[in-house]
Amino acid sequence: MTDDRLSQVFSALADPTRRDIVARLAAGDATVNELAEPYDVTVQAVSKHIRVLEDAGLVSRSRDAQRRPCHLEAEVFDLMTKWIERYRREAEDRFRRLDAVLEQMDEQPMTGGPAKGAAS
Amino acid sequence: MTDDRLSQVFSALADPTRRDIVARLAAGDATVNELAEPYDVTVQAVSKHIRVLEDAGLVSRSRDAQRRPCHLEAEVFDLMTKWIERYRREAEDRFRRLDAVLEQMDEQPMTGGPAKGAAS
DNA sequence: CACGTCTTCAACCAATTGGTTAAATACAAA
DNA sequence: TTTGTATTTAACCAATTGGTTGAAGACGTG
Repeated sequence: MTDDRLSQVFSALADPTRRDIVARLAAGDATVNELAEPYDVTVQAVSKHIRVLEDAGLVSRSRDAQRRPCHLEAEVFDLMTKWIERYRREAEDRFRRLDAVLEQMDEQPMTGGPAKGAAS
Repeated sequence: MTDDRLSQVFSALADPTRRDIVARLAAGDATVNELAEPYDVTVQAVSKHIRVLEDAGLVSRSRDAQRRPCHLEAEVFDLMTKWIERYRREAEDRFRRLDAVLEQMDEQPMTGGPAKGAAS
């Protein structure tokens, strides 16, 4: 199921600190300590946040001595945008159709068609 | 802060049931009972889910006798796509720049430039 | 009014989450 | 080998979450 992956990604980005980390990684790779510096939480807490981002596939890590540089994996973003765009388009199309129906009704109002349950 | 709104939206969509509800509302408005029918949880649980979507600004509701039809508010999607696209673009641009640097290095390798801290 | 239907509110529960401190691990340098 | 730095693991805590059951509101109909 890609479904669970979507949940992970949305959930990961639901946290402001995590979104901020992603934003900063978009500007360049960084180590855990570097990432932790601006926040007033412990480095362990940030380590956990990074773990969540990693599990969601948003971040990957390499090794440089005792450091673990974090790298943003932007491909996962596509998963979200695809989901979002699909339903936005669907909703917009429906809106357009409804608009057309209303226009139609304006020209030719209530000419004794089917009385109930016409729209699905 | 629009920041908190973003958290709400991402958090709301982090749940598969809630995403499914959004997907179905994209196809047309529906009441709480109609929405609850396919799931094997109580209608109260679904009512709570809808509340979360409503608080996030993803769903609005009208009144039709004792029914409360739910309507998808697709505009909020823009908030997410804007955030996502911004950082994806940023990451891609950075990648492109890095690529250019590597190409440059391939043509003119190590001509004794600055030794340390050149890249920011 | 009494009744049935649709929906929410209240109280509760188990699991998850975001944070903490303290201890362990991984590695470079002295 | 000891020391220092970067990071993770473990155990814990309070708050939140997704679910439950049971009762209450809101509203048309008999």
